Amino acid sequence: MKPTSPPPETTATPYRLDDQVGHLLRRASQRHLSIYVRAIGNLTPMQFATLAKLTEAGALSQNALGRLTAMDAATIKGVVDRLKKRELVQTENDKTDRRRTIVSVTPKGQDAFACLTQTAQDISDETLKPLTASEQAMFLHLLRKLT
Amino acid sequence: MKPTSPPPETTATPYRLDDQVGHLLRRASQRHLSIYVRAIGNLTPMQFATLAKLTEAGALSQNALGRLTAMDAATIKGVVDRLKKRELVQTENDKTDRRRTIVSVTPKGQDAFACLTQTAQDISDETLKPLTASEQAMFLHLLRKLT
DNA sequence: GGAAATTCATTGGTATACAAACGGATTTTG
DNA sequence: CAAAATCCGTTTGTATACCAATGAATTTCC
Repeated sequence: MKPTSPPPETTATPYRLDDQVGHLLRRASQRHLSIYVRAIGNLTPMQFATLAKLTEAGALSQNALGRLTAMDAATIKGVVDRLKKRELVQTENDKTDRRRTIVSVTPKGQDAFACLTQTAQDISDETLKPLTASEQAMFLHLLRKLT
Repeated sequence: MKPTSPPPETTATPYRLDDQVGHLLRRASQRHLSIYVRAIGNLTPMQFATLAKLTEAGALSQNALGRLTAMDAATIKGVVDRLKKRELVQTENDKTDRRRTIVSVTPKGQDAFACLTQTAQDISDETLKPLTASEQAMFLHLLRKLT
């Protein structure tokens, strides 16, 4: 019985960037983004997401809109500003709470969103295409658990 | 037999932002990033990834480094500049190809990376913690297929 | 061998992202 | 009710991200 030297680590797995969740998530996002831009290009993903959420939930305060689209206050401001400049959304003052700015979709914005809904679906499908149908379901299920 | 009106779509699934792969990928990345920043904070994720890749692959031209870390030429330049300012990496001219700048890790950068390797592992583990062991394996497998 | 195509690093421009700090408004609480 | 805590939108500053264009260098190809 040797009292010295504990058993060496059988596999001192080196840190490999390509094996890290964070890196893989980033790569997958990049690929999705590239599919998106090829298909739409005219409206950024976050601008589209903003139109989608406003269409889905109706008029919202700017900060609430940011929370529902997962953008912080500074970021959603920029997105809303650019959408406003293109007249796809409009803002008004909240009568009951003078801190708030209410954001809503303009008719022009409604048209733009309606025209792109199918394309957006296709983008999601294309993104998941490397997986089989059951793998897609599994992947989305697991991804939700990570949120 | 009615010759008119084809059967209506059984479920005209509305577009819901929270169901889209792109949005879920983004949220998962955000969560990972937040875990990362809480644990490290001192070095940005891309700066760390750059040190990791240089440690793994040895000295590389700046563009090659960008490719291996999935950053475009403009982005990797900024990261390398900031790492250089902190003396964690150094650059030299390639003797055989005068277009290239060779980037390598300094001893100080090696120390910094070595100190953080275990923490980085913990970050990956923490990110995947909502999943069981077999779910984690499945998730990483599927994520790789999407790359 | 030399023109054409490609590669390298840089620059400029736009669009997220997020932290921190700010003044104003509202809500909570003692 | 009044002070404290919170929330709202904004601004500033730093760090990705990516496109397009550039000039210098190298490779490809005829």
